[in-house]
Amino acid sequence: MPVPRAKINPSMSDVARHAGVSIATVSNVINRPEKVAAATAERVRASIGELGFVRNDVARSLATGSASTVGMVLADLDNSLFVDMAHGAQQGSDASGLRLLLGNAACDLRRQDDYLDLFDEARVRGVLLAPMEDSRSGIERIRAHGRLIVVLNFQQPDVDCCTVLVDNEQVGYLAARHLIEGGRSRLAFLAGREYYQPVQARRAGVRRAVQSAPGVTLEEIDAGGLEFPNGLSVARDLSARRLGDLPDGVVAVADELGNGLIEGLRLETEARVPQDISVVGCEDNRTAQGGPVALTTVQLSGVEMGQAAAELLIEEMTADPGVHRHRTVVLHPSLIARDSTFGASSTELLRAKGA
Amino acid sequence: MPVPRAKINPSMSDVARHAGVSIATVSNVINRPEKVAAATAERVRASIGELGFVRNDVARSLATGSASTVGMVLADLDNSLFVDMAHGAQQGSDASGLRLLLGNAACDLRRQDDYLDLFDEARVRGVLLAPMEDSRSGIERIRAHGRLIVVLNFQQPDVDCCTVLVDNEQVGYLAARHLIEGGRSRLAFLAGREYYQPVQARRAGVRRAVQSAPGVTLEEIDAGGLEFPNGLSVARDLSARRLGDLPDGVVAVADELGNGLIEGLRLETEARVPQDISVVGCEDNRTAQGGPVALTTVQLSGVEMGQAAAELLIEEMTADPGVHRHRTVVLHPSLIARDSTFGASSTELLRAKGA
DNA sequence: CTGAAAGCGCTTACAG
DNA sequence: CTGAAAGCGCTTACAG
Repeated sequence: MPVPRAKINPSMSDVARHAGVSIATVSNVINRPEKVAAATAERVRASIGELGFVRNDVARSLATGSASTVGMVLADLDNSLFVDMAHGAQQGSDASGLRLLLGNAACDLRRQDDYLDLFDEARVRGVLLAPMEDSRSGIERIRAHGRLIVVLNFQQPDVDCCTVLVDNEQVGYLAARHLIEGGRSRLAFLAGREYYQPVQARRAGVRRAVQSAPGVTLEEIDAGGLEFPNGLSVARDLSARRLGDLPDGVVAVADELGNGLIEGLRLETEARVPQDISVVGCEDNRTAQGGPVALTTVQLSGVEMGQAAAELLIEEMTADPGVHRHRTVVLHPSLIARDSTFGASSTELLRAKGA
Repeated sequence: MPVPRAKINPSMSDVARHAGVSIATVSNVINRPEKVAAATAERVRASIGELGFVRNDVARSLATGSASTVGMVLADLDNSLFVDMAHGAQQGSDASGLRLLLGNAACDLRRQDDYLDLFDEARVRGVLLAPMEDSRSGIERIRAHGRLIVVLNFQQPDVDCCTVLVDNEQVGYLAARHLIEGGRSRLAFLAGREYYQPVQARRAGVRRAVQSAPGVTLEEIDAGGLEFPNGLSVARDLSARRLGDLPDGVVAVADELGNGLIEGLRLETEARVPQDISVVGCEDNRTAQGGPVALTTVQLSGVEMGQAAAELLIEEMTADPGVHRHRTVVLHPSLIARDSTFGASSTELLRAKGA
């Protein structure tokens, strides 16, 4: 009698038949081995191995009514801040045996909604959303279906759900304060994308710092965007001014913008960074360290955000029904001083030595 | 009579009851609307809207036997090359209505296997895998279950599946050739992580270029890794040499390594880049442009790889059973000249003007 | 054009 | 400790 050829995708009933037990027993071996006699379990496990059985998670999810998966929708994986959030969320999920699936919206709100719907339809255990702009309709839709959702790095007005935020007002404040304490008095705030919530908050923080410092002035410059080239072109505009008319301290609302400015100043002007102009970025992206000058910046820990979000989600998942109260975790930023503002950095020391 | 409160997750049978039809009709309205009378369809759609029905994709997958989802496992999202692959795969999937889910292995082979299993258990339509190291067991396990898989950027020995590769030997060759053609004769190859397949191939290409160029010498330096700090510390080592004993052209096997080297040379030596030492990177990562000097590099288009992989997968998905032949697509790299090798870059011009 | 019914592959009380 | 059976929410021939 020929040995039956192995099915490509053997099911539990194939295993059951092969081991001479019922499918309930196979299920028990997998999910509650303590309920099964050792010898039986052994036999079943052998069959599983022989047939190459892989539990069909789709059927399992349908039967149990929920998956062990959490879906994370990220606005822009090209920004390392979002990659960091994914790292954090993964760490936060691992502990609870949840599995993290990622969807990259790639700055496209329609695609973001698609992913939200995808995870909704997949009946994931919960959703983590790190949006860039208002996502109210998507969030409400998914919540209406009873899906759990935690929003990262965005304060969605009028929507009641758990949220992880960074105090972005404080980000701006710390950046400007750092410049002022270093003796800078003609500050500039470089920004773009006004509709982007963190930009507004950071601007408010910069203003507060300036207002509380007598004699310090603030110039607000629209860079037209948050990328490296935007910084470059601002430098080009500034190059028309005399040195004394340039700001002596700049807060760039994003690291890449700051890097572009520094590179542009080097190319187009005689102003030196940091001697003539100190520059602070925001976010502490991966690019903050590898740029033309190591960039002083205000750190937003994406990893911490991701972890906190996962924790909030798990909290909500495990809460007794009706007991859960949504809450908002606000993380505090911190300034990281590098070469682009003050201090005899190693760069300067070595240059001086060489001269 | 009180209106029944809306169920959180109404099912098709709820919709059917509400619309006064059978669930088969509801299903048809959703999947083959042309088979349903316009009036009936309208009524069903109204019920769907009223109840807030969302198709349960888990049940659908179980019933149809396969999902419309493809799972992509990335070795390291911190490396922008992998993010680019995700972009490409997304573009490639969109056209066919497939939905791309991402799993980040974060350089952890165990986690990579977990994601492979996760997608396997989820019965995704296909898997895209961009590994860093040998992943034979994972690939074979998933293939044994009949799951389709395409491997990116890694030539997995002895495993028969569709693959997208970049000609990494050519990457090394182009980089070295560029230096040689610019008149450099004391080349160095900077690498680390010898077990990493592309590193080996690029080394071979560099050697070939050098061997075919009389009078050109090659020094192979182990940087101990592929990151920025590794480049820095190589520069520190080199700083002990006299200028004339330094290489005059360096191929760094990865962009970040090249950036680190350039920064280190600036900090620790008097050698100028590119005047005294030309440096070429490999990969054209996002960091290649924002670094201390805009880096000449050899481009590997991650986006193209991702697209090609998605296309191969779709080809295999749609092939008649038994007809499909696995194939390997090899993409060709191209050199991108920036400031770190030769040529009067804008940087130099402007500096000269300022002097 | 519409509906009754079987089936996808699991899980889970419930008996025994 | 083990098994028969119902059920999760869809899809899909097959009748009508």
